[in-house]
Amino acid sequence: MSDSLPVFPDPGHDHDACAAAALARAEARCAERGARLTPIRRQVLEIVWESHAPLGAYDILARVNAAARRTGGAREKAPPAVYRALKFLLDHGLVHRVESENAYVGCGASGGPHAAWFFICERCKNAAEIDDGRIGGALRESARRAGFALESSIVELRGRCPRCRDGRIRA
Amino acid sequence: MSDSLPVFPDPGHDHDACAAAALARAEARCAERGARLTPIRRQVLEIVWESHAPLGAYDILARVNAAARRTGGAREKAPPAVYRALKFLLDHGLVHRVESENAYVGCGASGGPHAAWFFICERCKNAAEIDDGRIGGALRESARRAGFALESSIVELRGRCPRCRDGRIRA
DNA sequence: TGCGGTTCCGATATAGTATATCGTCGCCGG
DNA sequence: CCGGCGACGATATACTATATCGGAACCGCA
Repeated sequence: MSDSLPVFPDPGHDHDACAAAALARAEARCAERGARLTPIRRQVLEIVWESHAPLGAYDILARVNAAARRTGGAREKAPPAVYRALKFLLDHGLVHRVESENAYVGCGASGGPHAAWFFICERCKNAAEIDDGRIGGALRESARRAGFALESSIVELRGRCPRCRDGRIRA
Repeated sequence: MSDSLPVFPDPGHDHDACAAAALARAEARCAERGARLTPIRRQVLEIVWESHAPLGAYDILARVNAAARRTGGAREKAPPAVYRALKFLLDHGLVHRVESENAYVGCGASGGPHAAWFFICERCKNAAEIDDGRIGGALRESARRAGFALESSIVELRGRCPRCRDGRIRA
């Protein structure tokens, strides 16, 4: 609830560093928890962090297999390998699922478990986590008034990010 | 933005009347718009209104075909028939899609187009539309602060409805 | 009446997303 | 050594959704 800004990554940001930091956070969290960041799990996490746009499971699979073909003859992985890795990463809060796209994106937060709320740009496809206490407050208050025991919340706000909102030129 | 209560239907409510009212609203809206509520569209809408729990497209399809078998020999419908009907109903605001379940639920509102925000009970599976202006305010304000041009919003709050929250017995 | 456009629908094929199941391997504690 | 467990390979299948083409019904109009 720090209401931090900005939410969208700068287009010129050092994304390698951004991804490296995410991997380091993941290593740290797994170490804390005694969870094993195995090669396939780590590879899936790296692929998800190749950009800030959510990626589908089969896109991830294709990249895993493309990499395998490049580096030598390892047999192709099957879908369950990727889904198992994603489940692990989701369970440990290292990636989020974007429901409206059936896709997955790296979690940018270093803290513990938290709600996954996103802005999603329809043009550049990037997703940015929303860190705004007022949304949580409004949701909790609405649930309270309805007598609803809130367990988890999905918020996906679609539109145009600051860079894409001007110049309505199609992507 | 009327912040109306209650949101969850009373378990003992007259659901036939509830569904009939929804059908009447649909007829009226289609008449206004010069849109045709054809037999398959109407049937899909009726099926969606059989309960307040979101229903998957293939469940709808199965019910369409079960009804066809009961009433005589009409050939089975194929998936596109249902998806086309759902698209029509979605376009006219007569049903909503629940992204987190890949499922569809009747729209309970009589007004014009509006955001589809839901409470979804994990136990009884019912979905209830949220009508709370503060959520919209918080979302718009958050977008404004982020410089994000908001076009549509998905809010799906999962948990236990008032009836299911006590007695944590599994369904 | 006949034409031309539009909408709707049937039918088939295929794309895209996700999980069930079972067997094996390797690690670690006893 | 061995038993349990977690992770993974491999295969099959389930579930969700769309592309495409052709034909039928309907409508407005010459």
